[in-house]
Amino acid sequence: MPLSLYNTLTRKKEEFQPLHPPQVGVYLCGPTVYSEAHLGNARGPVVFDVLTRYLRHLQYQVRYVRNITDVGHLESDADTGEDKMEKAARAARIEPMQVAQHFTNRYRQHMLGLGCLPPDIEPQASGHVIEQIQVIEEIINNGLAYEVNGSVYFDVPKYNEEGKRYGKLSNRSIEDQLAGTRANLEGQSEKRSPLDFALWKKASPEHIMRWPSPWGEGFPGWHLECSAMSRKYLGELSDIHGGGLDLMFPHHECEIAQSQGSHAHTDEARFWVHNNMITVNGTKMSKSLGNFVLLGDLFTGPTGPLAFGYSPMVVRFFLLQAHYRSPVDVSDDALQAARKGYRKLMNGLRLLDKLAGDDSLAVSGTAADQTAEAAQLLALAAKPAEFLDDDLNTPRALAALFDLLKRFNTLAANPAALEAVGPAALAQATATYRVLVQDVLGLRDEPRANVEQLLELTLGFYAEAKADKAYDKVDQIRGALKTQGIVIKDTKTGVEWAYSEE
RNA sequence: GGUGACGUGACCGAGUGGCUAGGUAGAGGUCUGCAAAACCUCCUACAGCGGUUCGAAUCCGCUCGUCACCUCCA
Repeated sequence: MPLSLYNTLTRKKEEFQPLHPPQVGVYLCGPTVYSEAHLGNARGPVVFDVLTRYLRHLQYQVRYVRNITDVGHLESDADTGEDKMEKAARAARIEPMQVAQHFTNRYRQHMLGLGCLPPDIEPQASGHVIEQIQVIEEIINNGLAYEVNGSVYFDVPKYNEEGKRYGKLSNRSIEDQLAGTRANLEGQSEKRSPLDFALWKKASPEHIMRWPSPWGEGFPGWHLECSAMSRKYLGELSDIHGGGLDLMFPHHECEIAQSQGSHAHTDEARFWVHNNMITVNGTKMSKSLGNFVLLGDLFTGPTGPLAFGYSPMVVRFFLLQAHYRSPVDVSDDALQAARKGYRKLMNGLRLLDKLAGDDSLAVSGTAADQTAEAAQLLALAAKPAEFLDDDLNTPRALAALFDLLKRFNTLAANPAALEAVGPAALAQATATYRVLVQDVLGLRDEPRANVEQLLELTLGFYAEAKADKAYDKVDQIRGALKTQGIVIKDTKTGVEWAYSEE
């Protein structure tokens, strides 16, 4: 069964076929780096990490682009609004780009911790102002944008008159939009229609983040960078474009309009994929509501609604236990349950070595592989991928992995059943489990043991053996530690250890 | 006001016309020096009220409740 994904553009699940197989271009709207990332900011990257990992698993050649938005963005849609990055920079008395770099570094650290592979390209908006200006010029040339007083706006009504449909992604009619618009919003006087959106904004004299353009000094509009960078790195039409549900309107709607209105004349991406929100007590986690849980705080805890800290892998597992299109509510109860589930899955990973590493299996040959037991095991092992094919249903995939794990545990405790399955089927099933858990879902083991404490424990046994003059045991411990690069030192004050300097 | 979701067992969370999702918690059991893990068994729910149907948690209608987007937001 081929992979299918829910396409917001068509409002249904569609079979995924790349435009230019085996290449697949994926774009994910990345963070605006003016503050610390919170849990809500992590869901998209985790979901799209699994998606790109799975696409690679399916032998596609993926180019995954996740941008960094570092050109500010105003606090409100008004000329008087403050630039987020400038505001943060002023507060810390540093350069705006220092703010951007700082939070970019933090973001990368956190995403790596959460097991998200670095994107193939991580373009910064500030490095693509030229490309953005080019898109604006194309849109102006096509008669779909107009300049007013050093700013350029996209002409939404005109766009629709030409048979396009602004609102097709979020399923809105511009009539409804106009009816629902609050009249006389400050700073909108330059716009011909309240629906129009800025492609370029003139910088006020005190505005620090500014670039030269054909329309004077200013900065690019809030939706433009993704259109420009997606096009630059993934072509005029990419395969998949993703982001949070809250980006669907207006951000992605505007992106589509920009791409259609430019010389690309496309919807920018064939599949528009949106992940749902993370909630706290049923309410969306967001910066403006203040109910957010910063990732750094989440890992150490306690913070906000959470009484404890949770490791990055537990958080990842927790996120994957819900389907990406459903909202997921964060709580101590839910995270603690996730922690146990995650550890169970990890214990399964360690069990695989035991199952597959059993030499007695190798001699039993492949004849037994045709047994019903083998077929049953392989059927269990085939399930998780089937669920991933169905719109990346990670909770069902995990459920199927737990079913498979249960079977492994039974086999491990039952040599006769293990024999009946045979080594070939076993090897295939264990490899499937390992690949799906580690490579596709990206769940890796997080060692919990404290190495120094284990070492102290060992030194205790060493001291005991020494006291008993059990020198064979003493030598054994010394030898074993030496292979780990650790040497034991008997000093007058007691037993100590040091790193071997050899 | 417009648009779109959602309401599942103690908790989280899948499913979406007939077939026990899964995880966590709880009860009993097997195993076990103790314990843990594992395995087996049990607890088996779909907001309410109507309707369609041989059959509905799943489709339709109404009611109640919750949320999201329409302003920066993942």
